Amino acid sequence: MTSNAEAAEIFRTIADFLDLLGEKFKPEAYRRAARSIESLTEELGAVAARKELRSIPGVGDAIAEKIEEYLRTGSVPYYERLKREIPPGLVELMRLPGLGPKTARRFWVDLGVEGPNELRDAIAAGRLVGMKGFGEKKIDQIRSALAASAAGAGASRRPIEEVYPVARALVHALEDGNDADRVEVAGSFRRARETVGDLDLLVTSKDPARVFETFSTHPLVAEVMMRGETKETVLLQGGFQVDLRVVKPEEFGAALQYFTGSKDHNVRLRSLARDRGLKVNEYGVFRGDERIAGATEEEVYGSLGLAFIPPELREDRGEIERAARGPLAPLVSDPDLKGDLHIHLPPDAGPEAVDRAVAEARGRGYAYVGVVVGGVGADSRVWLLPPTTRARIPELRTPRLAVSAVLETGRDAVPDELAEIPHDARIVRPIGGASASDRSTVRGRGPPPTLVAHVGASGATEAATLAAWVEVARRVGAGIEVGPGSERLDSGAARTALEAGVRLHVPTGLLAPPDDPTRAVALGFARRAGAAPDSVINVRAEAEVSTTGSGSTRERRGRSSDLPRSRPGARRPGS
DNA sequence: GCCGTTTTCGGCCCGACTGTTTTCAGTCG
Repeated sequence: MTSNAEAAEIFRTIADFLDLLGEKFKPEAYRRAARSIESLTEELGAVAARKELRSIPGVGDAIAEKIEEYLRTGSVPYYERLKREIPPGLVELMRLPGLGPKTARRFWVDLGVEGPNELRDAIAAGRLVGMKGFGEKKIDQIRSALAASAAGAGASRRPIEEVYPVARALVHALEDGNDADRVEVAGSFRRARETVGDLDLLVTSKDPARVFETFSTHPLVAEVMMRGETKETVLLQGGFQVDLRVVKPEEFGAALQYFTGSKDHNVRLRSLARDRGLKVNEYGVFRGDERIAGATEEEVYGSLGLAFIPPELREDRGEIERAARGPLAPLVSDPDLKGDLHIHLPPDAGPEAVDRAVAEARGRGYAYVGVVVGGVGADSRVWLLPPTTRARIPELRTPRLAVSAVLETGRDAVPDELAEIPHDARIVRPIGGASASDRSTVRGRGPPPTLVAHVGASGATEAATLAAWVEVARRVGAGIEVGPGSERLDSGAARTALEAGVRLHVPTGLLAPPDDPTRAVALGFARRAGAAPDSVINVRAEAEVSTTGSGSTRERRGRSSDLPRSRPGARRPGS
């Protein structure tokens, strides 16, 4: 069985091998291809079948051929050959922090060391002493890197929703202190990647040393790893790395652009600048020695003849070319949200719980709130309330108030069966956690669902299952929920849905505490998937969302049948 | 190995920081 993730890992390892062999540019070429393959929204096999492998950024003749070999045989001969030539332990060595390909290669060539264990022995035997470029500090550093790696303290990426409260806490601490003026989070966090490897914080300040001093005493900070004049690196409790940089106000936009990335986006931007006789770095855009932009990101993109590119799109997937042709289509943003179709209340929730949801919705200026009383259970009911309603649950248990439905998918729900729902079927009852005998209720009478929820719970991490659910949503004209957590779509899956013409539902975290990540992260994923306001179902006013009456139902079906058919796509963590 | 509204050949982002150095190599992001 082949997979995009495995292919990407093969190319990444080829890059490491080539690094160890001292190749200059090939490693980056293979890594670039690996990143592209990882961020595909469909299986490599499907792209190959259309003979479009070469349209993947960073894939040329040579790599396309290797992908075809991989798809055909499950392995890449070039990779297998390198694996025989180069001890795999060297790759482990060069991935240790502070070590790189040059150092690992020297251990191999000069000392015959082929992996972490042998290096540990060599250090213990004093064989590094006297090697040019290896002083006492360097050897100590390597010794602790080896120990940390053996203890399994590998720095790994974390889900963005886990990092979100940490980022907020650190930003607030910096803002509340007197020394930092502007504070922003850059990096993959700002691009709303599904996982975040570290946090990049950017501040302006007249007194960087004091910012660093204050920052390193924050309760979340466990250890200061490095402090220079403009940059400090710390480890938080639990080993998560945070980089803090202080920049001048006139450089803030350039620095924010630079440290937001992605790497591929920046490389492309720089080469575009070079073509135009300009130079871009984290201090600004320069013509010769003259700074022509730098205070804001808009200025930076503008000076290169580009429209502003939202951070979530900065992956070098064609956004730079589009920005060169003119302004990009707007992405959905927080003020666009006009309601929430999917709030869960516990089965024993009293009227005050519904009141609270309605009041919160009203406070935010929402036009409606959809309340599911009960969990993802067979007995849950969905009601769509205008926020002016003073809700009482007993009152709500009357059909005339139910103007929408949520298809509550559950672990036992099978999209293949649901996909066979005839076009004129009406879904009145949510089927969450439905037992086999309950599935027939899907074919009952009533309005079609507005929303297909909890898709991930039914195994949508599989590309085929996801495609099937997308097809269900497309056929009945429903939206699918995007956002953090295994039960919602990540940005790659959301892009698959959008490509099939299915709209997204952005959860608003209506009843969640202030630093709950749901809404912000869901918006980020939706934007990363390229969702325009129009592609999000809960930007609409109530009348358009509700599905009472056959007229609106027919109208929606008419629209959805004009949309392109779903294309099965691989679901990968975002790039 | 990839790529091209200046290029199908000759480029390939660029600066901070560290440790080891009397001017730089390696790593990192």
